[in-house]
Amino acid sequence: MISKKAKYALKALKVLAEEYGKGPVLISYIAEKEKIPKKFLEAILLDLRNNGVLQSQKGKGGGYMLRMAPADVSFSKVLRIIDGPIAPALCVSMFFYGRCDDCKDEETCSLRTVLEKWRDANLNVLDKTTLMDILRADNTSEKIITELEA
Amino acid sequence: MISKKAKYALKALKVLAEEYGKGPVLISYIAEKEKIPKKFLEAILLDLRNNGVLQSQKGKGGGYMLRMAPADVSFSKVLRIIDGPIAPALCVSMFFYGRCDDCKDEETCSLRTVLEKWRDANLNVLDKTTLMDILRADNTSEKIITELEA
DNA sequence: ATTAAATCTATATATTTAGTAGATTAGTGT
DNA sequence: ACACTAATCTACTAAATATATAGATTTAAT
Repeated sequence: MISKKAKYALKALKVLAEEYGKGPVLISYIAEKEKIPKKFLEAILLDLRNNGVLQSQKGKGGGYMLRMAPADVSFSKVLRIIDGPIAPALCVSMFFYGRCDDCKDEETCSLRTVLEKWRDANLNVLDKTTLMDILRADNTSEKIITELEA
Repeated sequence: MISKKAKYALKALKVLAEEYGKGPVLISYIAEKEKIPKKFLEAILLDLRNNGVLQSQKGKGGGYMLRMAPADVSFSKVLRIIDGPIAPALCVSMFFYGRCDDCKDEETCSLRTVLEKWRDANLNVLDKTTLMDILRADNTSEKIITELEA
């Protein structure tokens, strides 16, 4: 299961994607729009900034902005920053590789093959999905379009 | 990431799959073979028994046995018992469905579509993988075969 | 100078994870 | 019937993680 923090992060990024190219966006604006506790959101955005996804501006007229186009922010990138490894175990992680302390021998581990398959299935979805996709997938706008067509 | 408990469970089940049809297996035997803390393993096996995967016999000559063929014990079944939902969020879970308290409106949630895709990618691997697969995938026997062929 | 905004530091609480200890119950073989 | 063995149950504990909150500080614009 994805953490609440990660969901908050993705929702916040969606808002920033909507405002992409329109200048800095206030934390308070995002917090209110997505019902995220403001102080918690601060920490999340800071984390995303320190990892190169966002840029920030202090002082009056400041706020947060995407540092790259929505189509370049993949879910895997975001989830790695917020929740850590995407792989189901460290021993098959590409970005957080480490030995599993509960495994006597990595070469003979019976689970590795399955864990790798599982990891790849995840990556196949999460690498390809970007903020662009949740913009398009936003049901609110779909609904509006449907209503217009009706 | 999968919990240590879940890894223990899968490894223990692998042992039980190896001994399938040969009568009860001792907790101590499994614990030692897979280097799992015995008391912790007890709880895990009990949990699997209470959920219909294992059957147990008390007293002398007792132990644990698979209640079904290795090919019928899927990873998804095991992981649901030990770690809970496989889906990345409750709102897209098939076995543990629940509203996400951080979501104002399920219909307009921008993440749902992606979460569903992600869930399906997971299930596609985990439903199809069974204990039978980790028996075959066990590198120890592969190594032996390779050595024999060399 | 005043104001508005992000940033930093510290703290708090609840939940989950991983594990231990000891008593109890139920079967087996003698 | 009895001793033994193995699962089962109950109750803890420690450490890590998740989910926040409070308040002071820094930075920039007007």
